[in-house]
Amino acid sequence: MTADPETRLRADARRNRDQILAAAKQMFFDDGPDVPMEEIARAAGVGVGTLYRRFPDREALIRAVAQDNFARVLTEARAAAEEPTGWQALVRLLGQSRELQLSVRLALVSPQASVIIREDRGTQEFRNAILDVLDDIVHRAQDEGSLRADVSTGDVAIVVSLLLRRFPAKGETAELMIERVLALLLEGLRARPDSVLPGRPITVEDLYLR
Amino acid sequence: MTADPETRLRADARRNRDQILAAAKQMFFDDGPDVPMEEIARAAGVGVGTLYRRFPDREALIRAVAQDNFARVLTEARAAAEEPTGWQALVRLLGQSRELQLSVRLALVSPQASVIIREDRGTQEFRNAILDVLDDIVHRAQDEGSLRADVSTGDVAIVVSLLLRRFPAKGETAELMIERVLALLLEGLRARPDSVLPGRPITVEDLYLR
Amino acid sequence: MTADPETRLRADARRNRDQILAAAKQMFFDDGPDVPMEEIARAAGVGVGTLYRRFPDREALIRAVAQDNFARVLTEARAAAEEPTGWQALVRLLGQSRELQLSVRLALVSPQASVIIREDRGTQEFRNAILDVLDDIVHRAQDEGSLRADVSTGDVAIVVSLLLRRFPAKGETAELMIERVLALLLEGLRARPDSVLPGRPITVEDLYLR
Amino acid sequence: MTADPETRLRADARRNRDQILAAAKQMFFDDGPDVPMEEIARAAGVGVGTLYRRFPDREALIRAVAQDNFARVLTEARAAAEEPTGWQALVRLLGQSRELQLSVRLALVSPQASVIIREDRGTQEFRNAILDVLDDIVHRAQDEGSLRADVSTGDVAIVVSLLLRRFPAKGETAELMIERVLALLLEGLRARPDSVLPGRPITVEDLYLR
DNA sequence: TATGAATGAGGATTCATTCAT
DNA sequence: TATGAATGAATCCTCATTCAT
Repeated sequence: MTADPETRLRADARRNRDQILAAAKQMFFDDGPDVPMEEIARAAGVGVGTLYRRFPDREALIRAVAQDNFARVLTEARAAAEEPTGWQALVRLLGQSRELQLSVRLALVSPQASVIIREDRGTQEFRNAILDVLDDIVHRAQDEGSLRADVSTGDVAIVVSLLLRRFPAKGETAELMIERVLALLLEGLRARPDSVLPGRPITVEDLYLR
Repeated sequence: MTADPETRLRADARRNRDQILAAAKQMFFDDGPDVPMEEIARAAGVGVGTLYRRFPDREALIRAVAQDNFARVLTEARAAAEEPTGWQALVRLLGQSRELQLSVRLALVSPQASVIIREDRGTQEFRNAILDVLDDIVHRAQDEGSLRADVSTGDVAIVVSLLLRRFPAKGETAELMIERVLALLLEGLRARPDSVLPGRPITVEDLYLR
Repeated sequence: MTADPETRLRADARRNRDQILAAAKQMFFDDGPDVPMEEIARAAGVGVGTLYRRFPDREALIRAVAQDNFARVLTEARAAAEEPTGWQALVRLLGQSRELQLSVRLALVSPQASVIIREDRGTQEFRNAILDVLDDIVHRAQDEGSLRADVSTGDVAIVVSLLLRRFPAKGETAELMIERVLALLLEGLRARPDSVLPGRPITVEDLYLR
Repeated sequence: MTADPETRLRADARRNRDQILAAAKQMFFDDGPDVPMEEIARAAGVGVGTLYRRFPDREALIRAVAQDNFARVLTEARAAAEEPTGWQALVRLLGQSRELQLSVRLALVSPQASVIIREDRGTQEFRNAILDVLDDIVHRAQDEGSLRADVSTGDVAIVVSLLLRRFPAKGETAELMIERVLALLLEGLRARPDSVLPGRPITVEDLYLR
């Protein structure tokens, strides 16, 4: 009757929910977004019923995983934005992409999952917040003269997304690949007097408009 | 009973097979590698029975699509290698990647498809042949002094693969995105006296070794 | 620990039980006897746990609803029997059937529910008591010469049950339907010199013997 | 390639379909409209897959059974209408109701099934055709002076529906019950100079309007 | 040989019932 | 004792694959 048991219950439920989310994230990334719900439940150490109590169907689970992922990305983007210069912030953000890999790749996988995530309001909000932070970083870096002037935030977002792909190797070799691709991309992004990109800058509005 | 009807039959069978492959490729890319076999058959204008006569199961179909894709890539790579300079060959090859998108993305999608393709002997042979061609181009471009010396064929292969991703837009905007990312990557790949990449070059042996 | 809280508890428990019964009755009639137990609990304003404390399983709940229903029918039948003449008692009893509709229809719906109810001892006793009252009324009306002599109590019971059906309309129209069907049946039941029914009278023993 | 094999195939499929319909009808009436689809399939001697190929889901199966039922009723109603007098036609139609029992009871059972059937276009058309036939019979019998003048087609339809209920007995006893109730109702319906029903006639428009 | 009907295993989802709080 | 979270068995439905025509 007091608030205490209720709170403890909530703590339990919360823990359950977190375990399910963690298990789902892992399995989505290892095996794709079609893994049997029952396996997710088993990996989370709960019964299917519990999984369905928290997430009414697979879509809801995918949305929840996506929101959780994007929330983490937002946190890291904000931390990166604390760097003294815009360029440093950009480098840090891109460097972290490696850690965000697991986090965001889901959205890139199956066409169905893409649609679900793209249409999810919660994820949209996180995405917009992330793009706002990125926008700041980009402008700062351009004002400093370190980032080439003929790119816009959309271009940089695409560069970030390139780094989220699955690389064709495991462990340290995969790390090395990311590191080197990142270095190549930074070379390309650095302001250079003689270089000009084709077409027009990609803006945030160009993204996700399918 | 003469050779004639048999030949005509073969022609028919060939046409059937091609239709199925084309339909499967399209549907794999539009809807992922889990599209019902029956839908593929319908799109190909044949019954499921016919589909199964040509391809004993889904894996076989995936393998066939992959081989067909890689064969096309090989053809285009060889054509690109005809360019007068190594750098031009490289630019052309990377530029064509956009057209290879549809062709190869399958391997990047579902973890299951990845495994099937990676373990398929036929695809492996095509892949090796492609990498041989790429290897030639890379060396020529480096000998010319246009491609930075601290990359190896594996690095370039990864750059190619980056361009095969699904970009977050449709139609012309997606084309524009690819064009600009390609330009950024070429900037990064260009030989520069003052620039050095971290780690060691990625070799062909580093690829796909998971 | 004193008797007082225990008594209050009983009052509470009683109220709980009544709420559950009322909710269950309503939902059984609106949605059939398969409504989720959880929805019944919600409608009753209690948790499922409480519902299960009172009624160990769905069958027990169905039995309880049936007994409650039949008890009401018995009460009304006894009240009808107070009428001055047997025919008036019969008319009143049949007229009340309309109000008994909700009460008894459950037994007519799903085959499963029928079996549960038919085999329930408590319900059987109520049913027998009701049939005893009806038997009295029938004999009185026949002794008066108003009810045809070639029917027996079983025939009349069946006529009652006919009026418990769900009529294909809502609200006043449904009332009207019942009223007119009732009038037709009373015409048929009225003693008439020239009319004779086929077969033999249906006795109480003929009922429910499946 | 000729029409022959196709026809034979259709014959097979048709036979399968008929078996499924027959099995479903039987089981719906024995066990209610919630019997597991798998049991229906087993009773029909086919796999679930076949059942689902013919009837995409349970609703479709219920609709098909209902249409089949109503079609039979229509046939019998038309046959009854051939009787020389309207009253004889009416008696025959009501007498056949006993055989229609199995046929139509489905619509009276679960609220869900009722809704599905009521909203099914095909069933609606059969129902309307049946009511047209009934309307003719009613008018003929009234013109003859044998059917009471203060009923309308809706009243008679309701009387028919009363006879479709499940009677509380099996076998011959149930037959006897129907026979006697039918006789009582015919007594009530017979034109009588001194008798008048309450309210106004129930028209076809009053039916099913919930 | 082509077709598409049949099969049944597999995976999603629901809900009766139990049990920890 | 009341609550509602957890469990898992039961059922729905889909689709890969086989096989009769």
